[in-house]
Amino acid sequence: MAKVGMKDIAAEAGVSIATVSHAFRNPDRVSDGTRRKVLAAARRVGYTPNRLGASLRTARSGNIVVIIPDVADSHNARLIVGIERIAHEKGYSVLLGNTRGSAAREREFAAMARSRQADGIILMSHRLPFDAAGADELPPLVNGCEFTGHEGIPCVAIDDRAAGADATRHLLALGHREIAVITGDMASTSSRKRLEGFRAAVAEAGLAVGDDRIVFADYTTESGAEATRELLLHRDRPTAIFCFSDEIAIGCMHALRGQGFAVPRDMSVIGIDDIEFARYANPPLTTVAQPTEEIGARCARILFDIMDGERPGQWVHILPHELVVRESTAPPPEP
Amino acid sequence: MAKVGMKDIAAEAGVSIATVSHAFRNPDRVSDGTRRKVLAAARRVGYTPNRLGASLRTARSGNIVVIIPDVADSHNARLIVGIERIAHEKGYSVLLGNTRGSAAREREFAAMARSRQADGIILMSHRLPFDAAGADELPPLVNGCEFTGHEGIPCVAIDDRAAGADATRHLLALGHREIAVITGDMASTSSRKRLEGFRAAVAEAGLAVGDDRIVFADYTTESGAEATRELLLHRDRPTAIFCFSDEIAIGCMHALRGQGFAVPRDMSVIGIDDIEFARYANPPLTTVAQPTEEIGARCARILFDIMDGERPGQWVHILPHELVVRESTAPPPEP
DNA sequence: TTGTAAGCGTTATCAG
DNA sequence: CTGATAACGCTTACAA
Repeated sequence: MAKVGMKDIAAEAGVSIATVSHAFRNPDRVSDGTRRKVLAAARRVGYTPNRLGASLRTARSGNIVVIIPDVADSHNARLIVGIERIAHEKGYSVLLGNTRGSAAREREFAAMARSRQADGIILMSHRLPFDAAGADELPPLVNGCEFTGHEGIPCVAIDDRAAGADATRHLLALGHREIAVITGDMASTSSRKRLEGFRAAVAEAGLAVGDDRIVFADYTTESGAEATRELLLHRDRPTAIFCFSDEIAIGCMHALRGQGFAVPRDMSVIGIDDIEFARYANPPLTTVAQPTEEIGARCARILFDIMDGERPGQWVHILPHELVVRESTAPPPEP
Repeated sequence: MAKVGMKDIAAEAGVSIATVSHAFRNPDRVSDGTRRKVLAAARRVGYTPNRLGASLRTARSGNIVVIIPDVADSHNARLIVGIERIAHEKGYSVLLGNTRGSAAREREFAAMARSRQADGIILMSHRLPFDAAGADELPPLVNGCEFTGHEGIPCVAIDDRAAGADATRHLLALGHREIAVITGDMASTSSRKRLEGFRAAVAEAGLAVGDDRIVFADYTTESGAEATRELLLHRDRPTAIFCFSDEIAIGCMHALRGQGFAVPRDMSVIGIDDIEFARYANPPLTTVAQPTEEIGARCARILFDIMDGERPGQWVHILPHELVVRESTAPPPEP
């Protein structure tokens, strides 16, 4: 029982190979009897369609590729779950493009569209992985979370600027005046927007931030811990730390404990994302929640719309974020 | 610049299409000059090979599919990272088969091998997703973490029984006599083996465990929290809880705090996996570390060996686990 | 309603 | 060293 193809079932059923194909794809273009005959024969010979053949012919692979820095990151993983759910509904499979932040890998995975291994791309990066940015010659593409800022490429994300401002205002309302921030890579659009929001909120409160209050991490827990230790070296310490992701925040709280600071008594910490572990942290982490899985799902839906030939009505899709106050933030300690 | 194929570059270079193909795949079977000419022409016309065509012809898709319950689970995500790394090295792409534990989805994804969308399968499940288990007619397949227990299917995992025993002995050595366990689904082979190890270690210490000391979860954090609350309902409480995953353990510690228990003063907690957040937990979680990423990588290597026609030398590959003592375990409280 | 036949883009065999 | 040419398995006008 090596390879069974449509020809085998055609022979078995005593019909032409075209009829077999029709019986599967256009069931109503074939007589009821023949269809049953074909289906039965197919079962008898143990047929499984070879999708490569179909794909070659129809020029549709049935795959989409998601280009993302790190599947092991909680937020990213959740985006993927959202994407996968919709893709599965639509009968598509998802190819994993784990880039570890490498631009080269981003291009490599993006090339899968050109080479017909994928019909569309969901891009979780701030840069476009194409040499020629001829926007009209791009494959179906949607940009998630990280604006590339290219007109003509749909993007779905939260309003990062507002999210940054909201988190900051929460701290401000609590009475904090010395707020530090641990950002992600500044190449990241969302990091920059969050920082804008932070600055705006601080300015709005009539305060000033020294740039030594802003320290960099790369969205990982470990880097968050390191950045925190760096922050604590300064002579005048902040009373609150705004971390640009929950992973950073969890690393931050860990480092704080290591240096003998109690959260939130000695120092408040707030994150962004609302990953699952945020609520299980000790203390439970105050954060700005993103509808992560929904962002992924939305990306996928838009992508499929584009692949179906629809012209998207809008380029940027903003999903709602929400401040979730838990127990890692409190008023600053008495001086 | 619609579709450029080898025929276009053949025309441009003034050679036959066969020569073009050779220039790419068997560079030494073509004169140095022609090869350069072809390569130049290819660049000029903007050629990208269509892998569907090649795949159809060679009957190799260049993809492997990984069938896994939930990408958002930290341990699973890390397995995938390991797999992806090796696959990428080998020039393969990975298709994501997120099953949410559904046997139907497992079969669905496994079918991608039959339909030629994937050349091999990495299966993170305890059951075989095939109707006919004709072991000789199976596609290249390796089983990770969860023994299906089928002879002839390579499996890589830690020694779950020993891991379970080691964790238990750690608790025992600390002086605990009342140990509860929160297992994963008992359909899972690894859960069963860990439980075996637990029972063996307890028996070895001359103790007995009532079955009301064993409670079930599904490897998620939330279920770990629930299971813990259930456990605390009993009149005689344990002094230590052995959780069969770190996610469970983190949920457990959360629930414990919620009920006013301090870890490890009032109750010790130990997990399995050593996910990243284990060390960032408060208190840092004592756990039995799995070489998770390496397990994934090993699965992939074995799979590629099989796909290369090698007959695996052994069916079960045990990777070393290691007890990592952090701060969530301590001697039981004085009575 | 069913069959014939022409590809889809690539690889591989076999002559020149 | 190079070039016809026949597959690979399927879809799809078009014809019968």
